[in-house]
Amino acid sequence: MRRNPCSSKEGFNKGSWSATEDKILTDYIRAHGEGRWGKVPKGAGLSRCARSCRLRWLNYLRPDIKRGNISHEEEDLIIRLHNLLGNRWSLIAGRLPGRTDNEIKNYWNTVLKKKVQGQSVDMHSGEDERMNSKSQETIRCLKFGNSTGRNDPPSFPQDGKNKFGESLVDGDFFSETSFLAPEDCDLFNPLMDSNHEELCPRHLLDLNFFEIFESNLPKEHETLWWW
DNA sequence: AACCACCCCAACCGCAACAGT
DNA sequence: CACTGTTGCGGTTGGGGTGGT
Repeated sequence: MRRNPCSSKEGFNKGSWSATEDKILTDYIRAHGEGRWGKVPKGAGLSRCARSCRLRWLNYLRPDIKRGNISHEEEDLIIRLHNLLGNRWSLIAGRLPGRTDNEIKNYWNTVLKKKVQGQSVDMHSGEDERMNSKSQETIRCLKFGNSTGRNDPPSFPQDGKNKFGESLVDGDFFSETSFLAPEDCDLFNPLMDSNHEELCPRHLLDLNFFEIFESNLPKEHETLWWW
């Protein structure tokens, strides 16, 4: 069914938000709370559609938004989570407090994708002398399996497909070439002993994957997984 | 200084799932 | 159950900034 996109509605402003609009929206949400976006434009007196208001709040005005450059630790986590989850930006953002899915998506598309592609070229040409950071190790693992010497590292498909768009069925869950950084491969070992029923891709793609994952983490790995 | 090409990122769009009636 | 409205997500776009010539 067709929705009502902002573009089809007459009388709504489009484009960049002014400082005045920001203040109106911020004041309204502080007074009334988040949610019920459909009532926000009228309630706040904004000539913006509900979705535009929601997006502006979530991606820019929210008080817990973290400003400034993405740190090396965050970048590394993004790469590793992307290897695990694919383009599930909201899930990735959920593991990076203060960062939005839009911000991470932009960062990936403008910075990290090039890095990953660049590393891929390096590896195929045999020039991997620069492969010494954790992120670079992630890529090595992504392309060629883990570097820890184990033969059958666990792997985690995204949307039923692996990194290269190949479909996976549940039964192939642990047989695919690893997407994981070497340290991630180690981290996921506890899951190999978990109830397999809990680890089907459908569940992994839900947030409770992380609950399962974290609950199986050895203590010494907790700080590694977090930042 | 003027022009151009490129890059970044805020915002928009289409789609699907969910909720309410 | 069908229909309609709402919300959330991921892909894409385009305006503004920046660097190079």
